[in-house]
Amino acid sequence: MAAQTDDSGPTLPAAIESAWGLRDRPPKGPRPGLSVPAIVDAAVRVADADGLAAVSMSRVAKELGSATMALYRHVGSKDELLTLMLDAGYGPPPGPPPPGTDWRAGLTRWAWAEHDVLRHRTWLLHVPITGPPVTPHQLGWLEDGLRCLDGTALAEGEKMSTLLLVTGYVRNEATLTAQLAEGSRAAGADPSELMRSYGRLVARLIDPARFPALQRVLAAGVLSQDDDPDDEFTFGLDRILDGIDALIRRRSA
Amino acid sequence: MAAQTDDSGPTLPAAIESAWGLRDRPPKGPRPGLSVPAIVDAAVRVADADGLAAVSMSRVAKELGSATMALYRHVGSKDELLTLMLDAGYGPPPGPPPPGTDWRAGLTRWAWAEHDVLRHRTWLLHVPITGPPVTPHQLGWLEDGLRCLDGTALAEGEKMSTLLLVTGYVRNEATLTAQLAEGSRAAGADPSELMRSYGRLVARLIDPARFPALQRVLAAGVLSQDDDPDDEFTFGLDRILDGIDALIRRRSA
DNA sequence: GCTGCTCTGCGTAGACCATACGCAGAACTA
DNA sequence: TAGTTCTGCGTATGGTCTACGCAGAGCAGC
Repeated sequence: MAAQTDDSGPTLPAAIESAWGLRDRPPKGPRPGLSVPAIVDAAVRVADADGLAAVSMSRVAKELGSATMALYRHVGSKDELLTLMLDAGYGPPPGPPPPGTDWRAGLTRWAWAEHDVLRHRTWLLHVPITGPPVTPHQLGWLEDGLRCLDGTALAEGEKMSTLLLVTGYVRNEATLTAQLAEGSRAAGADPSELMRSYGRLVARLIDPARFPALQRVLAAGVLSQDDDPDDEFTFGLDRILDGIDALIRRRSA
Repeated sequence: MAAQTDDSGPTLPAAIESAWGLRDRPPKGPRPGLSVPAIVDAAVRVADADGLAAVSMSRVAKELGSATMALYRHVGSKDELLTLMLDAGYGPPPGPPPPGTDWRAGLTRWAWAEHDVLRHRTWLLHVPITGPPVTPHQLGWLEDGLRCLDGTALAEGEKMSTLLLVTGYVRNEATLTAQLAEGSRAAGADPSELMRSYGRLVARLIDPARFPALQRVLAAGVLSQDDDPDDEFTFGLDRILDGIDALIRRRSA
């Protein structure tokens, strides 16, 4: 029992250890024609072009001009490849906040940086997360977020919870926006038109007696007017930061 | 262009229309041995027992004692079945807030109700969302959430954004908790032990010079002490509701 | 009661997918 | 030059969803 949890922590897959620069190539044997970074790059290229669903081992191998099974020499499983794709897809963190930035401006910048990455690479949202972050870039993002909260009165655990809250919000908002965009691409209409027709559909389905509040929202034209998705993002982010601000003030007092 | 978006809105899959009670069974032909609710129930049973990954068309058919392809008479695709499973899995909404409840208590109850559902049926988190909610229970949850905000000074659109914010938070928090639980089940250790060994792993990987803030968090023992997951949930929820409270006060003033 | 239409159930088969296993040969060490 | 070790890859297995088409059940009209 608990066999894998000695003082070195849980065993890390070989490909991820190599991402940290540990791992010495044995001097024997033929030169590898493939490498972990090359495989991950190819997989990212496929995902950028045709989405995460198009990323199969054979497709990635084809992209590299090699055979399917050759990949398994460098990557333990498809899940492992996906973890590495997540790291590569996020890319390097946005950097620590410029000196003199207050925590709110810093976190806003941090959140927008993740927002921009996710808007550009929506497939990142579809990578199934299997555990806490262990790859270099992922932990780099965490570090840069924590630095924004340096000097606030929050406890260390509260800083962590705060970042979890913000990044969760960003991911969630990006997911909703991406779904809308994907749906509109599938239907061949632009997003605001799709939203309007969704409003009409709901209005047709619901019984006003059982759904009065929803009815009122529809009547107010909430789904009919097009609003800038960036405004929606800003709304939620400001609410969350207001909530954190309240906590910081309380802790400072 | 925009062919599917006439005044009836986008075309709704047949199985979902039947969930709204529209759809008259044609009087001809043999009695169907299967029905949409029976199929969805069987699929939910499989997911409850063995997780969403175990839900294949053949497995659901086996559960019903019928052939795989028989299901496709009632359900257009697996995605459609998943949408119906989502609706059935959430179940009926928690009901409108009791009279005299203020908005904050109401939303707290609403959020905890979703939290409880997701803790009980973690597979709901793995159902890929393909668009805005169109099923009866889903819209029922939305309705009950909106009623909590009746009487506040928020605009209708702000109410909607608020609910999106809260439900997104609940889903995100549930996802993280479920991942931790799943990982600990796989490793054979309890969650807090897994968290501790994760902390040791990160401490081993990072260079303190490049990750000072992260180092400090680890040194403070953030990942070493076990904290009640419910407390973590409450922390984030309270921050969000504080932020909404600030907005409501501003609107009321 | 008989004919014919329509709808149900299901069998077959195709196109994918991840990956376990084992062999041929390349490149380095001694 | 001999031995070792690692790379690349071919084959094969068992799983997935679902397109297509056939047999037969039940009801409408005559």
